[in-house]
Amino acid sequence: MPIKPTTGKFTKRRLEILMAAASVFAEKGFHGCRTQDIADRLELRQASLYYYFPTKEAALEAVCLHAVETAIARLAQITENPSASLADRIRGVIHAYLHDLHAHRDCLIVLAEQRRYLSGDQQQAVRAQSRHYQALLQQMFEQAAAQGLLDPAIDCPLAVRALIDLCHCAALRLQRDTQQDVTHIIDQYTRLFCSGIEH
Amino acid sequence: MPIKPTTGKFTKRRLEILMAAASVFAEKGFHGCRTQDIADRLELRQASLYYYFPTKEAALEAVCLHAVETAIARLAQITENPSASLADRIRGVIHAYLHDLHAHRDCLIVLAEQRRYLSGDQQQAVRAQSRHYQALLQQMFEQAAAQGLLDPAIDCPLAVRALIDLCHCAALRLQRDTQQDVTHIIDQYTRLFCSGIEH
Amino acid sequence: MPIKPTTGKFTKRRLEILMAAASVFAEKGFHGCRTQDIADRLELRQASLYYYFPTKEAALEAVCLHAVETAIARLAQITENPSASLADRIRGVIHAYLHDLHAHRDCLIVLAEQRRYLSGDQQQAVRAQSRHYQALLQQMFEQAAAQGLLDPAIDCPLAVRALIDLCHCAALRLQRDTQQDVTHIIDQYTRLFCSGIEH
Amino acid sequence: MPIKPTTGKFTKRRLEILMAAASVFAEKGFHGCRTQDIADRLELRQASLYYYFPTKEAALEAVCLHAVETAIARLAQITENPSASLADRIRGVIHAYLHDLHAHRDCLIVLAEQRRYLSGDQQQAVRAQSRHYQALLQQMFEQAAAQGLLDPAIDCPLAVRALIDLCHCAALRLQRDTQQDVTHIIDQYTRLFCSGIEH
DNA sequence: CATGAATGAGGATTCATTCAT
DNA sequence: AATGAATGAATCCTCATTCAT
Repeated sequence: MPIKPTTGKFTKRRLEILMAAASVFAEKGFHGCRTQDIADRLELRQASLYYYFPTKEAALEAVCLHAVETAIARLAQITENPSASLADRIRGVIHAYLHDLHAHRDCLIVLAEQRRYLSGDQQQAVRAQSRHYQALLQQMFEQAAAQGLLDPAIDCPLAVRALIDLCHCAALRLQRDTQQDVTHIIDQYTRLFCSGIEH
Repeated sequence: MPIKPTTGKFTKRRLEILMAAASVFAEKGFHGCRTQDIADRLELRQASLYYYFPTKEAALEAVCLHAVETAIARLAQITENPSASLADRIRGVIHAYLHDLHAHRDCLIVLAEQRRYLSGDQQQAVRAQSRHYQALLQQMFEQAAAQGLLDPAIDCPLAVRALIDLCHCAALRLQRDTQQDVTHIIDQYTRLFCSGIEH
Repeated sequence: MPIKPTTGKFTKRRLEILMAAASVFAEKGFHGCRTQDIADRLELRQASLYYYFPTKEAALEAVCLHAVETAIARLAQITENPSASLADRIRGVIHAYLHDLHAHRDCLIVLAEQRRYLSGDQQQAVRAQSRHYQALLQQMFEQAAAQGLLDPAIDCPLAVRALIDLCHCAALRLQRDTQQDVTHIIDQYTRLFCSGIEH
Repeated sequence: MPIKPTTGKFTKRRLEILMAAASVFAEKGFHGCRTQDIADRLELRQASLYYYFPTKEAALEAVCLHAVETAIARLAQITENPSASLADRIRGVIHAYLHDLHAHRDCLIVLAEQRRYLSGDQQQAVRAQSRHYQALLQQMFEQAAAQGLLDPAIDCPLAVRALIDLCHCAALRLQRDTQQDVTHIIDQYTRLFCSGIEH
């Protein structure tokens, strides 16, 4: 495999495999699954996976990077709309995270839980992108703070991470119980994060 | 040999091993670690682990059960004190979860993330206890609701799970960055959960 | 498609590939290389090799046969010149083996070291030719012996093989250290074989 | 395997495995054999090999180092006896190389042919020892030269390597045709190297 | 002629587990 | 109570080979 095709066909198939990997990694964990499990979800033999990804770990990296890159793209659309209320923007963030697309959630779950299994170099690549994501959120919070919309007792960076945590946990619930109503969860978590449980 | 000693000594050593296992499982995941990793944290050869636990999976089950049992014991003390304010009770719950004891957090992290690798039967055992834990929290919320302390728009069962989620995420942060200030995290997450971020 | 073209073009390209294979086999060994390594030395994709050789083993056979056939042709020119002195004829043999053509040495190295990986049938084919080569040398030695030029204590067949061994070893040195002076090596090995090291 | 036993038993078994590996590597080449082939020559399952050597490559390194170390020890005994004639010392060197012990030859064959498959670091370790071996021989030749025993036209370092080459080729013959008379081969190669083939 | 895509058959290595001591 | 030695069963990955285009 010295020269990889630049065909759209190759890229398209690669993305399909990436998604299948994301789904398996999310469900069973990186070390809890076999490459065979990934092949099983595709019309593909296990050995053929290696035509698209050199190692299982490379597939994990690709999933993580894809997760964070698409998340950034979606987030950028939300946060740059300053007219919306803070609660609406928070809801937008959570909605963008949970999203209607099943595969998107899988990627993000993998990003959160499995990136620790990446090698040092790969972690750097992911972390760099990840910081970008956090920075976008951070800006949103700082704007809100400047407008006096935030409780001054809140530690902004921590709140950013707590929001991401909440989104991740919600994604997990949706993954494990596909019966759940996405909209309801988004509503509840938004309310919780904005106003808390107290009356 | 199927009958294991009931000596205090045996039980004590077994607990030490359980804790080492919890620490390793929390750090690397059940499938991401080897039994050798557990032995490495103890003055013990890998084969000797099998004197205390029949399988790796049995050790995972033991960790999970230990986690939930001690969590219930701690929770019971908090929730049965109705005089405290709601926020104080919430803070108590989070504090009990995060706790000063490092090993306690590890067990809970394992419970949350790794129990999916238990066999069906083992999951039942853990789930039973887990429900007990949730029920205790649920009661607390319902009491508060009855006293008009809760925002009526809140979906109680979901809030219970969100609280547990938040605790888990906080525990993860503490595990990964041991520099962090436990008290500050408890404060912030309590405030967040009770009052939200809005002014 | 079982019938391959007899075009000059096809034959020429096939020979180029054979030489590339020889070079790779000599450097890494038959089992130590991949067909990809051969393609890497050519403007050719790996799958395309199979247009010229049905299997990797067939390429090895072709290299071995080519080695021994050209070696015989070269040897015949030397040995049939009875006017030269014994030392000159030995030098001629060694020179013909080491030769200026890099590719020629590679083929002979492969012949010596890798033919053991041929299947039984293929080995027969090579061995037949090989015996022819040895016979030519043997004749040369016997002529010399008849003329009283040989030390009578010498075991002729063994000396033949020792000469081939020496040539092979010299070829290896030239392969591994391309800086070396071919002529010097030829001189030294000729002297050694003819007169030994003693004064 | 964090701590390896220092028992004599372990060391002894390890040596047996090393010898089996040497034999297999010599016969089929490092890449031409499977670890299973090694296990087949021992009362041992394939997986058990890994109790003694962490990788196949580590076994190769061990074989190479063992080869060169024992060769040095044997050589030291020969070369330090200056009373013997040059021819006798050469014969001693060849005899020490070919040796009655079958396993010893296998190790040396592997050293000569397979060390190229070692990683860079491993090659360094072997090369260091190897140079020591060459230095011992070189000294012997220089002493002889000082005594006027050598043909002055001889390039000493090249002659050293040629002697080693000859020994290797002789070892190969003995390996492939076990019927051959070791003493005869030693005699012939000694004569060849000392006096050449000419009358 | 050439090659992109795919695959079957291995092969090295890992690892939980066993057991005699 | 502990462990050295051994092993069966996976599992990742490699690679020669095929074939439609």
